[in-house]
Amino acid sequence: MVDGRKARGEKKRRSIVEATLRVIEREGVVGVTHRSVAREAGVPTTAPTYYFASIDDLLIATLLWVAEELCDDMLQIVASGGTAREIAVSLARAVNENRARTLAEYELYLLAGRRPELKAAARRWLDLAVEAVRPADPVAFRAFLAAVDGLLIQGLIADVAPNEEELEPIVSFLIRGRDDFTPPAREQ
Amino acid sequence: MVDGRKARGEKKRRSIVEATLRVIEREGVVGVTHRSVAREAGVPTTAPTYYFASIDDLLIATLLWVAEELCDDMLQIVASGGTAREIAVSLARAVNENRARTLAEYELYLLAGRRPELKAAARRWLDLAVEAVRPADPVAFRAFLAAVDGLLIQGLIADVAPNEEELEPIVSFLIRGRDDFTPPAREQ
DNA sequence: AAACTTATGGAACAATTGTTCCAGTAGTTC
DNA sequence: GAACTACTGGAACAATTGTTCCATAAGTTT
Repeated sequence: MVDGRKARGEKKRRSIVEATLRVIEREGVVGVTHRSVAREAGVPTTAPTYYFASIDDLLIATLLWVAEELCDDMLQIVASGGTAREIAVSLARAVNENRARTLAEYELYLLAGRRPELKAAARRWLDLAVEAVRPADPVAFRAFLAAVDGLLIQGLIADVAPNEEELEPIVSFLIRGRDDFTPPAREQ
Repeated sequence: MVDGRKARGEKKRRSIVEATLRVIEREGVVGVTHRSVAREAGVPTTAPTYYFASIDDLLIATLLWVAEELCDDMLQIVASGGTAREIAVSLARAVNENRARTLAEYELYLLAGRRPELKAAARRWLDLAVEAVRPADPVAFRAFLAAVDGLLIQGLIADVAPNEEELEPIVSFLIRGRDDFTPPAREQ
């Protein structure tokens, strides 16, 4: 029989990770402490220590979880067609409504720059994108993916974040030649 | 007459900023404390407090200084011709020999995402690039600048950072049509 | 040299940190 | 119900933090 305690434990573990992400969204990675996370999650101060060996482990778990969610979002965009308009809308949303989340993602992203064991997780959406799209022109696609990162980062430090109208022509330019990035199965 | 004390003060102020950057390169923004910076700069623990109102002020000063240096580098690349090869070489250097520095720059970059007063400084190299190049096709140029950021960030989390041979075709693709980005004065 | 401004650097502060400890609770299995 | 396991949560630890204070030193102006 399944152990109800373990099930609740797993639930709490995830709620701690979610709380960590909220803390990062609000205050940045620097704001993550055992106590701030515990307060945010509504659990005792010692709970994060109980479920994670260290603060580092907690951040790692958070990055892995964020990376997973990001991959889901990415695949959904691809599945929805991946036209310039749709991509521009997603980018605009990332730097406006979801600005805090995007900022948090990039802070965790950079964390991977200092932890080799995290690189694979941080890079996974890129690999997944290549796999899902199977681009005819790999160079053009790499340029596109790089530009996506750059547009997001630059959108985060803009005085006023760009909207989809401003982003669409740039996206169009990047995927010019075709009007979407759907797999070549439809194009060949 | 010039006050020798103030001159030395300015020198020490700058040496503290430089030490801060070294600390960020080595340990990240999280590693910046009054004491770690003082130790790195070889000054008493209270020196950073004496020259900067707070840790935040110290980070701000560091970002402003880094941004200035980055602009210099950028203008030098433009002045040197700005061919795909030269750009690729610069990017490769940024994610290999200068990896730590580039990582530090992006951490400070993201800091600007949370401090509106820093945005202008973080964005200055972009504005300067546009001004220096005066691109005929602004959309293409914005896409290029975004891709530069993306290539650097992705280079930082790659298992093995890309070299100029891998980067050049991507850069070429981005500036296709022309073989450099020199001002239209030469093109018109 | 007297009066001033600026820089130095150690001592000390309360506050917060990560982490450990441990007695207690509540589920689960036998 | 006894033995076991998973979780709770408060108390406490030393260590480190940002910052203040202050007596002293050094340099500049008068």
